[in-house]
Parts: sequence; C-alpha cells; structure tokens
Amino acid sequence: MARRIRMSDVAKAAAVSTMTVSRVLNGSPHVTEDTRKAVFAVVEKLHYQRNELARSLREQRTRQIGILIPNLFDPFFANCAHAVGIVAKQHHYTVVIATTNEDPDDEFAEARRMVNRHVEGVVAIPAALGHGASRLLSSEFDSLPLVTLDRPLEGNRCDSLLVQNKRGGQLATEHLISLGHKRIACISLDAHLYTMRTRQQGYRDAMAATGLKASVQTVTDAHETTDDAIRRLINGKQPPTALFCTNNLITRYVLHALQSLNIYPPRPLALVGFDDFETADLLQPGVTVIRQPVELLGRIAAESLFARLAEGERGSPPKRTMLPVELVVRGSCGANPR
Amino acid sequence: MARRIRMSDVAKAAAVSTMTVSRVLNGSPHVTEDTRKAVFAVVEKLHYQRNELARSLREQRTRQIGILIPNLFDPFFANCAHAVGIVAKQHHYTVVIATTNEDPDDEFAEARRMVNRHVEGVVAIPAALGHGASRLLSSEFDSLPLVTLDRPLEGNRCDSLLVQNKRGGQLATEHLISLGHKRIACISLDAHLYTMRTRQQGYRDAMAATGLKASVQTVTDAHETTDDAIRRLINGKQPPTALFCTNNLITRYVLHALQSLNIYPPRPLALVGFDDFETADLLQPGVTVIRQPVELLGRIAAESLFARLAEGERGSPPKRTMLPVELVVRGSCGANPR
DNA sequence: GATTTTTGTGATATCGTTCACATGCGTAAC
DNA sequence: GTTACGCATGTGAACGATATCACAAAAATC
Repeated sequence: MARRIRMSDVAKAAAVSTMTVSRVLNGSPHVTEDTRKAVFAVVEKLHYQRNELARSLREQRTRQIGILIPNLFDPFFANCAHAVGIVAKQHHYTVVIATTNEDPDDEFAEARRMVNRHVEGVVAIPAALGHGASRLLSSEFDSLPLVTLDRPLEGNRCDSLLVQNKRGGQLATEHLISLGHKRIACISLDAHLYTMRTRQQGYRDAMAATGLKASVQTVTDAHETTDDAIRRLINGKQPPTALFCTNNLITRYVLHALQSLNIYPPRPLALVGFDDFETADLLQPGVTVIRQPVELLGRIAAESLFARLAEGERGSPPKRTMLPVELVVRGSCGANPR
Repeated sequence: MARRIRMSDVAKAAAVSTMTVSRVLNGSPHVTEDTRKAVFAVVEKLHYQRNELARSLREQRTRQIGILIPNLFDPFFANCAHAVGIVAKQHHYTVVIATTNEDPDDEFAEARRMVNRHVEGVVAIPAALGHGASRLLSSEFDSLPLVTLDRPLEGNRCDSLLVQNKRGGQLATEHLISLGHKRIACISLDAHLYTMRTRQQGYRDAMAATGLKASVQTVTDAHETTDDAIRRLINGKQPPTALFCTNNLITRYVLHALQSLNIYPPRPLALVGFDDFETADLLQPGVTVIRQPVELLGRIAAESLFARLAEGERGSPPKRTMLPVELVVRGSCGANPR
C-alpha cells in the first residue's frame, strides 16, 4: 500500500512550509498568487487529499452531523433521512446515520458513538418516550445541538419538530363519522410510542365529541397479532363498520388480514390509515390516508439544526414546531374520491 | 459549554499517567487490578468518553466503513444499506452513508470525502458504468477495500456481488411465453445502467430462443414518459399482450399508467416485474415479480468487505459472486398463483 | 543474598493538521 | 535615514490519543 501523501510532502515538493500549503488549501488571502499556483500544481501532481481526521482534531469541528432513526426500511424514516441528507450536503456537511430499532439502549449507544466521533449536532427520531430519551439528553448532550423529529423529548431541552398527530387522528375519525359510521375501531401499536398515543387520542377525542364509544385494539408489528385482532373484531357481536389504522405498517398488515378474510374496503369495513405510502393509490380501492409532509419534516429539522449550529453558544429557547397533516380521500373510506 | 474531559484529566484525578488510563480503556492485561478499578471509578465519575478522532488519527484506523448508494427512498437500496449496517454493528464499526443520485460526479465527490475521512472500506452500488466507476477506482482507491453491490465495476479490481439479472429477465419472459404470450414488450430505463441492460438481455435471449420479436421501450423515471410509452404500445397496430418491467419503480409507474387507462392485468395485458415490493401482494391482482435476495445481498457484501479488511495486504484475487433470483407468481401474469 | 527475569508504570515521540506568534522584507511616513 | 507598518512566510506548540522504549519494583532463579 502506497503511503498516503501528507501536507509536508506537498510542502517539500513545492519548497514552502506546511503552513503555506495549509493557507493555500483553506483559501487564505495572505498568499502570493505565485505560491498559490505552485502549491496547487504540486497538489494536483501528487493527488494530495487533506486528512480530515487530523483537521477535525485540530480545528475542533468535524463538519459532520448525526441522524438517529429507528430503521431504514420504513419509507417514512428513510425519506426523513434523505431530506436531512440533502440539506446537509448543501451545508457541506457529512451525515452519519445510525439506527435504533426503537430500542433505548441501542439509541443511547449510537448517540454516544456519535458524540465520541464529535458530530456537531444530531437529528433524532427518539426511540421511546421516557427511558432512552432522557439518557439521550444526559451530560454528554447538554451542549450538543439536538433536534428531534416526529416525536418530542421530555424535558424539551431541544427543538422538536412534530406533525399534528392528534389532529390527524381526529380528521380521520371525523371523516368516517361524517360518512355515517358509528362503530369505528382503532388499530394501533402500543401507546408507549408518542405518535401512536397521540393519534389514538385524536381518535378518542373525535369519538367522544360525537358521543360514540371508542375501541382501541393494540397489535405488535407482526402479521399474526394483526390477523388475530381483526378476526376478533369481525367475529364480535357488534363488529365495527370502519377502521382507523395509526401507521402505514399497521395499515398494510390490516389490509393483508382483511384480504385473507376476503374482505375489501370500503364494504363491509371502511378504512383510513395514517401516513401515506407509495402504492396507496394503486390498490383497489385506493387507501384513504392522513398524509404527513415527510420531505418537509426532514428538511426543516435539518435546517433548524444548522440554525442552532450557526447560533453557537447564545442559544435561543428551544422551540416546538408542528406541521399540518392532510386527509387524502381515496376509495377505502367509502367516500367518492375527487 | 463545559469543556470536554480528556484522558489527561482522568489520569490526574486517578493519580496515574495517561498511558495507564489508555491501557485500562483498551483492556491491556498489564495493569494491576487495583489501578484498573481506580481508573474506571474516575472514568465513571467524570463521565469520560474517549475522543475517537484523536484515537483514529493515532491508530491509523477509524472503525468506519462507507456505503455509497444511489438514494435512500428506493426500498431496494434502503434495505441493502440496512443489511450492511447490521453487519457493521456486529463488527463494532460505524457506517457512513452517502447517496449518489446515480450521478458519477456526486459519487466521486462522496467517495473522496469518505477516503479523506479515512473509512477503512467501502460498499458501493456504483452509479453509472464507465465514467464515474473508473474514477472510483482511481489512485485514491487502489489500496482501499471496495465491494460493489448490485452492479459490477469495469476493471474489476474489487469484489462484486451481483444477482442473476439476465437469468431473471429470462425467467420472467419464459414464464410469459409459457402462458401463451407471443407479443411481449419490455419496459425499461436507459441501458447505461448495468441492471437494466442485463435484464433486457435476458428478455431478448428468451424471446430470440423462441423465435419471437423483442421490443424494448425505454422510459425515464418520470410518470409522463411511462404514460406515453404505454399509450403508444396500446394504440399500436400490434399491441403487446404482456409486459416485462425491469425494476420496481417502472412496475409501479406502468401500473399507474394502466390504471389511468382502466386496464388491469392480467387481461388484456399480463405483467411481470423485476424486484419485489412491499405491497405487491396487496394489489388486485398480486403482481408477479422476480424477487431478489435483498437482505442477503447487503449482508454478504458487508461480510466480504470485512473479510477483505481482515485479510489485510495479501489480497486474494477479486471475486465476482452471483446470487440467484426467484420467480414469485401472483396474479398479474395470468397464471394461477399457488 | 546476588542476579536475572518479569511486570507494572511513566516519559517522550508521533499521527497530520492548524493556531498563535515570530521573522524578514519591502514600502511609506516622519 | 530611521521608524513604522503591512504582508508573505516560517517556527513551534497544540489538538487528544497510542506506540515505543525505559525504568523501577517485585518475583523468580541460582
């Protein structure tokens, strides 16, 4: 393996000091045009590339930000990360991605690695409310800009960017109610996840406002539990006439379960999901969903992180932003799509 | 901002030298049990975390690998990255992800950043054959382990992990032929992408073997060109009775185009796609596809990268591995799914 | 008990940069 | 003609860790 070329090699070849090379590379104005050219010539010739590790160590900045997400295969998370990456690139920053699998311990470990690699800030979709979240904000983090996405962090010592989850739950439920449904069930993951809980709350509020009885079925992210839950509902003595699914994973699981029972929305079961997905309008009928502004979410989160970075020490108080959601009517709710 | 604690702070507090602290942290055997405990006590108390930047600089290894993919929103790429990440975590490595947007210049720039950050190896889905690919293997890379995924790199100075694209194209086409189709069109992206070209080739081979006339329609990754292409085909004087779509994006675009024309496979048009996707079996009918072993692909790629890393200088010759594909029969081809 | 070996620990150099300050030179000011 | 200043460049230290070697104390050998 050819030894890597250092700045001192360039300096020697150009008959100047390393400091001069450094100045040229960093575009310092205090360099003669002649030496500048000479240095660049040598840099080209030797294919010199600066060692960013050493630079970061000396400069005390890495030009890296971290992004912490539950996983890469949920398109929602992947798209968030994608949007963050675009913004980072604009700022000439590199992104280090780590996944948490919704596990607070994993999350903590990954956050720690990022801190030790001296990322300058972190965009995170925090794993669980409580346990891992507070650890994330422990001593290591108290001076590192952190922006949370999609979910808040208790103690809110950081900016949070959320979507109107409760409003979304209400919108979905009210829409079903307006279509005449009275028995509407909500299928959701466990309420320890902020998004699940707030969406459920929206559903509950809307039901209560109309004097209807709420019924929340909790499933895990496995096909079997969803199959069971659906079967139980269908075979109950007062089966629901409509379903509200609180995320795109559940929506798909429920559709699978219904398909295996040969049931296709909207009859005898209408369906509204939360979070749009790629093929929602290819299905027969199209799936009515609450749509979140995914790209915007990632972009704004990244931008507020960079704003914090620019801000430096004098931090303005943490702010919590909420982005609107939107009801996209397709066929599965039983209404006529536009 | 509280100054970050250094190893020397720990050393002072524990009344030992930094070297001893370093030894303790790295689990060196040549330390008394007493000093070990003392050091760990101080580390705990001060919440000391090692500066990985300095460590990497000194050790000349970063425990980071890079992964270079076209984008994060195509589930195929995202899942590859995910699988690579899992393997990396097992090896206690961090992953730096960068996206290329299929642009050789972007790819080159990102690869360079990775090299400058001294990643120890790279897993890449190279952008385009030719231009960017060869630059990737230019001087900077000649000593850095590189494994390509999904697509090969000319000059093959690196390991490549591919899937049987040609075989997949043949399988899909032969299946349609066996169902009695004679006029089968292939919808594909431009042939400068390796995967597109080889899948087309499989199609062509299968058609030629049966004495049928091949017809390849090239579209871009935009809805409009797909709509146009489909319309042209349908309205031609000898419209095809079956379509073969060479990736999952195209499959979805084609399904959209057909839907807007009120056409639903398999009649009057049967359809087989390449690359499975999340909701392929939720559609009515389910979409028959060639399935690639995505997770396996990412996992094996990462594992061969780590094998190379362990191997060090004495490199065995680069090897090219091919993973099998599988025909998943659902309804869109017109056959009865199992 | 004297010598050798082992073992734990510390001092110093080093990884490849950039920062702070020093130097030297040319030009303008008095 | 001396002082002053601006400007290009060089020198040495520093960033925060580990590697190498040296050294003292303890253990083992005779």
